[in-house]
Amino acid sequence: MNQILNPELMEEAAYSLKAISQGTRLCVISLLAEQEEMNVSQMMVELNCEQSLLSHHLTDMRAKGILNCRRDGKNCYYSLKNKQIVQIIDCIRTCQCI
Amino acid sequence: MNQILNPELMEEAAYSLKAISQGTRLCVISLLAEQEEMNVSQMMVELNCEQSLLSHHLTDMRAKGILNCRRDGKNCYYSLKNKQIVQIIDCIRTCQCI
DNA sequence: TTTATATATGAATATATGTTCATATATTTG
DNA sequence: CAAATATATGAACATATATTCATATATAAA
Repeated sequence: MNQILNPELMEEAAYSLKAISQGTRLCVISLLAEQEEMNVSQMMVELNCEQSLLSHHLTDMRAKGILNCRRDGKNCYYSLKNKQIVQIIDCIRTCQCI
Repeated sequence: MNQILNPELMEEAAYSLKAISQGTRLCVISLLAEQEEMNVSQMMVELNCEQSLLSHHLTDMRAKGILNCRRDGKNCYYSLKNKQIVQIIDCIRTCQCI
């Protein structure tokens, strides 16, 4: 049977998609596509995003399996759990342009 | 300069992603990936979704540029504005499995 | 062992999204 | 034209998501 129409699979996909469907979150993914890992302070500067707000986004994306986190001293370094997630951004942009 | 980190582009991408980040909506996309176009009554059956709720989803996805609509008599036939959008589902599923 | 730095957390709030219900509109058929 | 069918719309409500602010925790440095 057609797996792609399985409602449970679609719910799971929706769960992951919701975790990245926000401007700042997509910027985080873009950053981490360019640079393997980055700590929160660096991201705050790059994204011009307030500490607490960024932290909430990162914590949630981590909880939902999008990001990994590694602590090194005072800093926390985030990275993409799966680099292929970047393709989604390209895909959406392609779809919008055609 | 790096286009992919452009915050405005990311906001646009987020706007489109939000329009599809929901179980029923992903099911609609899957259906229309298999079958070029389908009317609302057919979809109600396939997706086991209540008329008004499905209509709200379809109307919104259309307003946000995901779907096309064509009326033929009493029926409205919906189709994907851009078939490549289906790749997003595959991409998310791939990302989850690895 | 106090102070500074980096990050996380929780509560409060604002805003957006999903759902239901009642009703409207468009089209066809008798 | 009245009735039936297909679909859309709007208001009300429930729930989820995003944001802010104050504060907690972890680590390092003085």
